[in-house]
Amino acid sequence: MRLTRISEIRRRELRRAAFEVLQKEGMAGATLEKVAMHAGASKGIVLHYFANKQELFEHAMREANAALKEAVVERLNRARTPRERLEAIIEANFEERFFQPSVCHAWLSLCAEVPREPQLARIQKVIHARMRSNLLSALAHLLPEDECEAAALGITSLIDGLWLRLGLQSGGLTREMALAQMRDYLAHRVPALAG
Amino acid sequence: MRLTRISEIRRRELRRAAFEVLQKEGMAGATLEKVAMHAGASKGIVLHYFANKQELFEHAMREANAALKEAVVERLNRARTPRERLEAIIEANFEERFFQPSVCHAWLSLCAEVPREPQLARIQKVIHARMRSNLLSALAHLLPEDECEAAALGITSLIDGLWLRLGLQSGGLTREMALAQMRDYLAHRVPALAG
DNA sequence: TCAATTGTTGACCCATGGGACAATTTTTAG
DNA sequence: CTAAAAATTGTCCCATGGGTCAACAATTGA
Repeated sequence: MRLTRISEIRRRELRRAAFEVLQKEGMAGATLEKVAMHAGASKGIVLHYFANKQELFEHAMREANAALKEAVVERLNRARTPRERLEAIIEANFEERFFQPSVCHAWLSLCAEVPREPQLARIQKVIHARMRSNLLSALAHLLPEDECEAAALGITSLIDGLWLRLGLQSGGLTREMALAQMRDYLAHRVPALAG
Repeated sequence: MRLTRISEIRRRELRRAAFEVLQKEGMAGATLEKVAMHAGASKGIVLHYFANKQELFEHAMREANAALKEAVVERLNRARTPRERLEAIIEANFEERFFQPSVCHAWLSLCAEVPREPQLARIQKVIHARMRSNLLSALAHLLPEDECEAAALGITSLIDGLWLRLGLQSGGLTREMALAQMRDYLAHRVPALAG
């Protein structure tokens, strides 16, 4: 029946604990002991389920990314028009549960490791590729073909920039301001949406 | 005469070494010994000139920021029109010597520490405030007053997003692509520049 | 029921790195 | 020229944290 059920539960708990500790402590401060304690377990158990620290945080990043992906998919499923698909992608990225300073801190810490951790780099690439593909499929119906790539890069970069700014807590950026900024961009860059 | 001349020279060497080590090793990997070695000195000397690791990297961030600021100022001094001022700000941020993956790595590592290092947070705030002020002073002549803030936030966020993307080396972003993206934004967002 | 598997713990090891410090050399100023 | 100040080094200390391991507990399935 349930193969390794406890094992899967434990692994999920630890991935989540890892991500949560990351939010407050950063990569260097996120020690195995803190993660274990945060999950209500002992340090030994962490290394029982994950080969090493890198692997643990790799899975933490995977899970956080999966949650974002699900949010996008769910909204995309409800979207009917290209315009709604575009809105779905953007609004998912700014959902309240994700667009939080502490969550951004964790992402920032992970991104900072990307240059030295090929596994994290791979995940990051997948994230960007999916975002690009989602955007292009919506933009294809709203813009001339030769403008889609530029607009897609503009949208992702803007999202990333706003996330970064939230993580740095510079200028008191709020969710509403970020969404307004995205709408401002679309209104000017994708004329088919205006009006 | 020269008060503590050697001291200033040494401090600059160490700040630069710190930033360079940061590019390759990240914050955790950038040990005092590596920084010292990179500067051709001993570990002891680092702690002779800087109270501790945080202070060293705080000064490294200050210096990197000062270089960027100088580049902006120099270009701004040559700019005659608001349009040229806008271009000056943007082009300085994408100068070849700055817009390098390794440089972005170092910035990313510093940004990731911002939430836990008030000193770094202060520097970051100054950077953003200066950028905003520079942009607003140029945009004031190109846009209706009630649109300036939005455009300024859009431009900085876009710049940050493109920098982040360069640091993550996702999608093979080049300097030219980044500049094209900025021009694309301005062309659509600031009609006074079109044509 | 009972072996085998799986989960869990805490103790231990050890490399690392930040930081203190005393000792030594070099520079500066009177 | 010389004493004070500054620069520099290498050594030492110690906390930390990643990772190993042996022992123990629980679960499972036959």
